[in-house]
Amino acid sequence: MNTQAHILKSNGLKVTLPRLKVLEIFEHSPHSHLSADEVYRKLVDGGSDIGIATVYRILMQFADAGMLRKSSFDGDRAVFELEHGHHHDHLVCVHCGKVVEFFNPLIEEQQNLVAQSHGFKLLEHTMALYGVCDSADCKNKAK
Amino acid sequence: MNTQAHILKSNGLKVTLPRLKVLEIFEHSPHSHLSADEVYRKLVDGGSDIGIATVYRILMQFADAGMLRKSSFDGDRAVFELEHGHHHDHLVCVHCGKVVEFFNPLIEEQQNLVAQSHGFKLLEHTMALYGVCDSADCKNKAK
DNA sequence: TTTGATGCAAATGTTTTGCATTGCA
DNA sequence: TGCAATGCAAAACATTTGCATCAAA
Repeated sequence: MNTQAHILKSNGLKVTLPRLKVLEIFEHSPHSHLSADEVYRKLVDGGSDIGIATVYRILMQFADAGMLRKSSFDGDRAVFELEHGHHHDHLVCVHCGKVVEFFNPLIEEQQNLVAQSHGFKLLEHTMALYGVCDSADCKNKAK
Repeated sequence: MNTQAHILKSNGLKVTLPRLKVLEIFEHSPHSHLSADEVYRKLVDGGSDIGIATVYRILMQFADAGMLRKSSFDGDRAVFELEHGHHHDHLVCVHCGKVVEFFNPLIEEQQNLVAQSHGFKLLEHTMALYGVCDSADCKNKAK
């Protein structure tokens, strides 16, 4: 059995063609953050006979299983990325959409302290920084 | 002229009944964070003959004018709150929906450093912490 | 009076669901 | 074979838009 089939099984999911295809899309995509529609288009373009509903169902199952992480930047459509184990937050360029992942232990520590000081038990958080990246194109548009 | 009419004018908005009513809702609501639908229902319940489209239009105008702040917690419907001048982020109870505002200068500072270190010019950010608040009810449900 | 604001209904975009059919184990 | 997974279409949901009417300056 190949690796991808193994990944599905070890996450308690039956091995089916659509699930393998979706997994493949994420493993081969040059952009790590994909919306449901982008995944769907890539599959259709690749010749798959798949429905958008199935894409949504699979993305949710993968997210529930911990294989994908779902984020919704600022009320936009949701995007999914492979969960590679290390927690991180996002830095997004408002012009070109480029996404950089980062992890800052000082912020994480402060978040816990903030929650504690208000009597909360912290479960999770979302944090996205929006700015202008250092590409010439984006710096120009910013003016 | 009353205060609310004055607020509208000073923000460059014509004084109309629907706008006064929406402003009133926010100033009198025990919960500071309201969705468009919640505002709409309060208005209809209060006897106003208003359309949901108008509510959305007014909320957006108020947000553009800096009178309201719009947040979308984790892909949910957007919520609005009165902008009282001080920047803050949110701590949300996943059980009862209680929202606490906080400001942490250390986090703000680190966010700027993170953006800088990746060549970004930081414009804004969203951050929400999700946890369980210290009410007996919520602590029970959490188990 | 004149332009902008409103209410209604219809359109939009994203995501979910019902149900008959298909395909893994 | 049996039950879960799928495709399709329709529904659901939040939000936006077109347009005729209404109201504030």
